[in-house]
Amino acid sequence: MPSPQNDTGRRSATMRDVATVAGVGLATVSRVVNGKPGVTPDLAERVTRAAELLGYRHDLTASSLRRADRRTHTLGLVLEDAANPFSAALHRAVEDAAADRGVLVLAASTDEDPVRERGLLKTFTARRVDGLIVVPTGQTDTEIDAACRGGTPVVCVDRPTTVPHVDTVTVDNRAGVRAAVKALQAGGHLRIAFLGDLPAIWTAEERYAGFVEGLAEEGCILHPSLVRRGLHGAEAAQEAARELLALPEPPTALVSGQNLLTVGIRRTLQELRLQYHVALVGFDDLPLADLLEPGVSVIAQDPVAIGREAAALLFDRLDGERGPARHRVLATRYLARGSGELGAAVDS
Amino acid sequence: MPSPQNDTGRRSATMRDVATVAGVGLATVSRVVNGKPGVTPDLAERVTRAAELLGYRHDLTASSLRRADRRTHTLGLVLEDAANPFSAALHRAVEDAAADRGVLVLAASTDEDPVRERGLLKTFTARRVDGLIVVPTGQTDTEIDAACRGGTPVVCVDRPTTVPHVDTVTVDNRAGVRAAVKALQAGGHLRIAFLGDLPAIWTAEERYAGFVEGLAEEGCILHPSLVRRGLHGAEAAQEAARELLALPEPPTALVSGQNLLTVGIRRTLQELRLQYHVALVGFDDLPLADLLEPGVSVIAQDPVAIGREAAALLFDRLDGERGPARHRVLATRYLARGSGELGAAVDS
DNA sequence: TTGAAAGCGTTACCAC
DNA sequence: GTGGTAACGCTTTCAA
Repeated sequence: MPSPQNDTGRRSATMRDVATVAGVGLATVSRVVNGKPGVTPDLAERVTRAAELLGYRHDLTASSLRRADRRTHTLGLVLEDAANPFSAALHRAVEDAAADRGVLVLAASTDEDPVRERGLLKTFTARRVDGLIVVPTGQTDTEIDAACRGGTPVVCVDRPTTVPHVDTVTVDNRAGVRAAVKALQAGGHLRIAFLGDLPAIWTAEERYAGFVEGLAEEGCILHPSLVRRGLHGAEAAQEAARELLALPEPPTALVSGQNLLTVGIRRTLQELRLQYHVALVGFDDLPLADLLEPGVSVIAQDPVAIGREAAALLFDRLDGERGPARHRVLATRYLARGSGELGAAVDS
Repeated sequence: MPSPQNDTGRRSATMRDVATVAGVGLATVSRVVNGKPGVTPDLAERVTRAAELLGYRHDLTASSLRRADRRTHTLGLVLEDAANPFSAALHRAVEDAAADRGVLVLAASTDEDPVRERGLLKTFTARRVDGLIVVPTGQTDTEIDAACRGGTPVVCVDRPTTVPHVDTVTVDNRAGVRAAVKALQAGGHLRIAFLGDLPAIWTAEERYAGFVEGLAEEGCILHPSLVRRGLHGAEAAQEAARELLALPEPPTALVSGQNLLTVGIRRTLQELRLQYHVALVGFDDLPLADLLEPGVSVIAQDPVAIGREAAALLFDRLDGERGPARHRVLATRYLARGSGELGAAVDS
């Protein structure tokens, strides 16, 4: 007696089975299943009925293997961390753009590990995704190049790549931080600290560069003791902020180079009840940032726009665009919510 | 002159090509590519070299078509909204569990639309995903059933399903809300309002049921005018909260049935400067909720544990488990952060 | 309009 | 060990 259901062992019906039962040719079944015109309603009906009877399920993997365009209607999305709100928003934007074209999204996280990224790029291309949208760690150029040469178009997002002919969508990180630093200086701040992510991450470097530029343009001093780079995750930032604020001459303003770092820094500020006394500006927006008191001022990016643009560039390539690489640079927007507008405390 | 690269038109090398160049049989190439033992080092070397020379890329779609187990090493994840932090955390947990087994995740969002969900389930099974993890809208039981019968194991998450033989991972929503309501009553609250999501969503119903039960167990009155259901999204909740607080006899405590609703409600409270005067408890945690002042007390779920458990159940099925459906019910945890601990204001 | 047959790139089987 | 060959489920071509 066979098991009642969920019987993985039982081979499900194929087109040939349907053809046999319906008493028609295999090609006719294919035509009906794909909704192609030019099949007599009578036959179509018989095919549909037979398919239903047998519980036929179309096999898209076999289909795309044989199809002329070889499209899998699948797209690979390589993120830093799918759980990060920035990544999640980006993912959703890409998914929506893809859904409009009947394309599904394979998403995966690298956690900034080049080894993991290389593996992902390799399996994605082996699965014959139609295209790739990648937030590159920066150490995988040869793999990205290989994908391109193999015929899988790639769009890099959030960070550029040295691989030629690859479209990119980035944000003007420098300009964003520069403007924020100037605003802080206008508020009277002389001792501004910077807390940044791992220097291996391109955006972390750019944001730091923006910080340095911003200070320089106003002829201000860069205090090396007020710079903490190489911080990854909220806890690291929390600790670093504690150290900075315990200095004999602590900073009066803090600039954070990443959303998780901002969270950690703010946590320290509230621990020390300094959230109204030390200014804070973070890069990248956070949900609920506007409801904190004072609100967290941020240099906001638009992950939805980034994702939408990346998908547009990719689909454009899939539609045959052969031109040189296009590099979209999106602007940031400063959201003044209070924490960045705190003046330099004069009281010791 | 052919275009320099990214030439999608140029057919990439196949195993047969590699075999020809290496001067070996097709089967040997397959063995080398799959790392099977029993190939002379010399031949293996020749194959590897030829593959490199031709820029050969293994085609996993063709591979899984021919393979005995027919596995695609792909798993479908149907979420409500990939951008929601709960979904994002769940997604990441599933991704990690899948990655341990060399499985990739196809993720998509339904936005609570049964039509969209049906479409997704259909394409996912057509793509022959090895299994499905679904947050069901609740109107797609026949489609889920079809997937199971077709041999694609399904695990429902966050919400149950009426389909037999489907494993589920849910949370004890009722108990969570019940306990929160009791705590509010212990704090002296007599007028407690409930704001809930669309009644079509199972969790929304359960949480409301928990609210009703909690009130009843203490012999308290359920004020119909203090119940607002069918709210979807932060804006709707924000508006509903405004209305509730404008009542002649406003509530002294608010219970929110969903994370986005909690955000909207809290926004209204801060608009009206009532965040210290009207208690608030939300279902599901929010990033930064602990940094608001007062902190937002929540009935927290553990999306990572839910995702991990769902993946475990699914892979168990893929490993051949044939037993009856298993229904895991995870507990919630109340996180007291302040907003739920505000006493009932005595001043009018 | 319909169907037979070839073939997509791979793995499995069986002789050598 | 190795290689020829059939077959996975489907689309496409071509002749009827």
